Amino acid sequence: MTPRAAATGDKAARAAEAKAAKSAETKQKLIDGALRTLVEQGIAKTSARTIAAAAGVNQALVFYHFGSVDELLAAACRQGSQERVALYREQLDKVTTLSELLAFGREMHEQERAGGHVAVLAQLLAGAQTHQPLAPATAAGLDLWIAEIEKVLVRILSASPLGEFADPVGLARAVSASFVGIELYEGVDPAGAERALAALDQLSVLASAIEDLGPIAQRAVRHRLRRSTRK
Amino acid sequence: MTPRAAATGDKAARAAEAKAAKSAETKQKLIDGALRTLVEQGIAKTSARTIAAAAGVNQALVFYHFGSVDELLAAACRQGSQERVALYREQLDKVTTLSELLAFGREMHEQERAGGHVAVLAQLLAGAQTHQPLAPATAAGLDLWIAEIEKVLVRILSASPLGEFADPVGLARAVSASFVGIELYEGVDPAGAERALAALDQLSVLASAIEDLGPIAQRAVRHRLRRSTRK
DNA sequence: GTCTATACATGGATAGAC
DNA sequence: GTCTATCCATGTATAGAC
Repeated sequence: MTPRAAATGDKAARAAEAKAAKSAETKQKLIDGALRTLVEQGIAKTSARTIAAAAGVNQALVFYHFGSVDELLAAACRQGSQERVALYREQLDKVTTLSELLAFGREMHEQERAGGHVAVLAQLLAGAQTHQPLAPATAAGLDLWIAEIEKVLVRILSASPLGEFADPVGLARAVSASFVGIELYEGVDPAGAERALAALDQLSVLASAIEDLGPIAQRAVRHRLRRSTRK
Repeated sequence: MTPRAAATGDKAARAAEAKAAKSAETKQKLIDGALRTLVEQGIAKTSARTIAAAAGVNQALVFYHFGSVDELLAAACRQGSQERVALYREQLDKVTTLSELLAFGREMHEQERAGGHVAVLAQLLAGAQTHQPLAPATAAGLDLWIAEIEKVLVRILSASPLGEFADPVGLARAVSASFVGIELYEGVDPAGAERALAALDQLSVLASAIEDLGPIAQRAVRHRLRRSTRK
């Protein structure tokens, strides 16, 4: 009960409040339904009808509350991404080395995959390619992930000999997009995707080896890099 | 005209032959139409009707020639991937260094992107996630790309100090899937994708620097790598 | 705020004429 | 082989009852 309704004791105010609560509840059901439908049926079969069925509400409510299916999907994408990213933010803030990041990234990927959350972004990305209205919301959802990864990369790379040659802004985008791609690949060839992830794991060993190189070897690498980028 | 028809001079045989040619032509129109529809309208709007419209033939012919929309899409995926990969095979066979591969990969990506060919795989991958019948054909299409990239990686890595720590089979899969992911990202944020690709370009400089390291520094890196992988 | 009913478009698939 | 016609399911969107 809001202070206003309590203070006035106004019956009409309390009723309005109850309605607002009900409305928020239905909206939430629809958002959850939209997320579940995207994961379970894919963008191709995601419609007002299938979402409403998953949400357990009437199909007409999609249009009443969100105006269109697209806007419901946009809202779902926003909320879904925000929730997921918030879950990992704290842990990500503690990551300090490249190999830690890669290990954590793999764990995170596994969890998201299991929960079907990467799939939401993948399906929306596929849909947005040819359906402009979905693009801004999808980009925004992906950007939440990118921003987190970027923060970590900036922190890590500035302390590494690779720092002056790598662009954390671009790499964060490359990594995020790649994870979506690998998720999609996983859907058609799980064994192949497993092998791909294992190969990346192995590469991380290489990266951390460079990080831990002795000062002389590091200088050699750094020198070599400067020479190649200058020309 | 087949030898048989020519030899017999049989009118019925010639007629049958003409029909077969017409059939093949229509099938081809449908396959081309399917590819164009996937690119221009996405998996969500790809249907027997939209494909037939793009192909300029009647909608019922999808079912007559392919049995179902899924099977038409599978055929289109197969043929499309084969054609595209064949286009690059010769050039890929000439690639001998990691930086050459990365430069070529970027060029190839640009071309495929412009022609909308990566988009076909991306849309089918998205569709296959929740629609099993599409999965085998999609995986097969992607595998054609993977196989080419794998061949090149094997060749390159065996001649590099990284060779004994990197898995070309897994990396080929990771790279292929990542390209699809970046393609999808490009659809919702072209500037971000451009930045991502630029960052990867920069990383390639790093890789080639390691390849060109002097013998002493290389030994240090190699030694360091052995130590990290052993534990 | 929510539901039922309803309109109208699009999609999958088949039968039968040509 | 191809086309027209057709059936029926699904999808978007709105109007009006409760």
